[in-house]
This record gives sequence, C-alpha cells and structure tokens, in this order.
Amino acid sequence: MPSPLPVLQPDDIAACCSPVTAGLVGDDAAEMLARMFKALGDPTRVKLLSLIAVAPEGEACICDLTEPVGLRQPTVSHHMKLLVDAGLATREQRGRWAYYRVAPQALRALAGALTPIGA
Amino acid sequence: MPSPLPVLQPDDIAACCSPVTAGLVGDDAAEMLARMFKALGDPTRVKLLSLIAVAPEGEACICDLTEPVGLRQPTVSHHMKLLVDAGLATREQRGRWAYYRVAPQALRALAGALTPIGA
DNA sequence: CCCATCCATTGACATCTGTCGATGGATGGG
DNA sequence: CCCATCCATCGACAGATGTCAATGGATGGG
Repeated sequence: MPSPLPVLQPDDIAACCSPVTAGLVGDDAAEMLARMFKALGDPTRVKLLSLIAVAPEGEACICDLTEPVGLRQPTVSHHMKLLVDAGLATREQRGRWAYYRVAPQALRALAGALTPIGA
Repeated sequence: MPSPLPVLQPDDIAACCSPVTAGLVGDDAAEMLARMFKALGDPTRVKLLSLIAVAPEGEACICDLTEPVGLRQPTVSHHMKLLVDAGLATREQRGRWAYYRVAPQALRALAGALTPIGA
C-alpha cells in the first residue's frame, strides 16, 4: 500500500518555498509544493478556505460549511482533511465541534514560491 | 463528451485573483483558481516550470526537458500542454522547436490570490 | 527529394480522486 | 442514563489523471 503522506508542518512548509522561478527546485521541494498546490486544485477546497477565512472569528466547523458548498458532510470532512494534511488549514476539537482555521503562514509561503525575485 | 476547458487568457487570470482570504470567492473564481492550482499540483510540472524559468533566455524546448525530469517526450508534451492551457506558460513554435516560457503575470496573480490583504 | 529530428496526438492502462450512503465514536443536554 | 448532534472513517463507484509506445505531421539539412 502507498504509505500515507505525513501531515505537513509549518517548519516543512517554510523550508520548501524558495521561489520556483528563482533557482532550480529539488525533487523534495517539488514534491512538497505540488502537494500543497494539489490541495488547492479543487474548486470546493478553494471555496472552503475562502469560507473559513471570511467566517466570524476566522473559524468554522463542518456543519457551517456543508450548506454553502452544497456537498454532504462526509465529503466536506474529506476535503478539510486534505487541506489540513497539506498544512493549509488547522483543526481544533472543542466539544462536539471541530473548528477549522486557515494557516496563513502556509499561504504566504506558497505565494512566495510563486513570486519571482524581481516581482 | 466533456467539452474541453478553454485556454486561460491573461485577462481571465487578472479577473479571477482577488485574495482567497479577503472576501468570499464566487463559483467562477473558485473554478479558475482551482484550475491553475491543479496545474501546479504535480511535482513534474513544478519542476518543469522551474527548469524553464532557470533556463538560458528563460525558455526551453521539450527536448531540453525530458532528461531532467526523467520522463518520455509525449509525457512532457502532455504536462506542458496542461501548463499552457492553465495560462501558466506560453508556447512559441520556431522552426522544428517549440519554445516554452513561464507566464510571470499568471504566477503573480496566483500569489496575489494567496496573500491576505494585511500580509 | 529523402531522411532525420522535433513534437503533438492517440489509445491503452493502472492509479488516484471526488462523491455518496452507512456506520460508529464522542460529546453533552435533559 | 438515554438520546440527539457533530464528525471521521469505511466501502463503493464513476470519472479524472499520469504514464507509456506507436503513429504521423512539419520542418530543415544534405
């Protein structure tokens, strides 16, 4: 079986993200960047991140998200797991609810990887 | 048959990319952003973009790229087509060779979509 | 004119991905 | 103590994706 990918940690993310257009990215950096970009490569997940970022307190639970994206609870849970595993969101359990937040440093790191030095 | 997606043009890209974490992204913007991110969601394509950006003159042909990524010519052609269709690279035919370049404005637009207003 | 080179397209195949219904663990209200 | 609510996981399924070998169009050198 393909061993499950480790959850990306803030340190990993900071380490990977020198600009793609500045120097040649190595295999590991390419893998990690692709993993984060892939997590953003679905319209539902883009909307989920946006919904969470815009939510009061900057956090949302699954039950807040199913109706806006028009998908069932297991599907939303699945998407959120991908975002968390990619390091783009965080999850905190409080009572019965699981609160998700955007991970701004990961988004900033990704943006940095996309921005050529001169821009 | 699923109609093929249109090639993204610079105007489309400029129009889509208000920050994901600033306001709620609409369905169309989410779709377009996801399409560009998906194109970056494969390690081979990340490396291809990086190779091209770093190449002399900022351009490369398919035959320059196959050996560094360790894949066959049709596969590299396929990946480059995805990058071009997503608006992240451009293609110019000169004689027998097809020269590919990075589309910096698209990368900048994507980076902008990832960067919250305050950051 | 022929041939070699560069490249895109096609068809095939295994794998990955997005979605759902069903299930079960955990939590907390009455 | 029971039950409703929130959520993650599982199993299933159709459709998308990454890879290759084979093919053929275009271009340009001899």
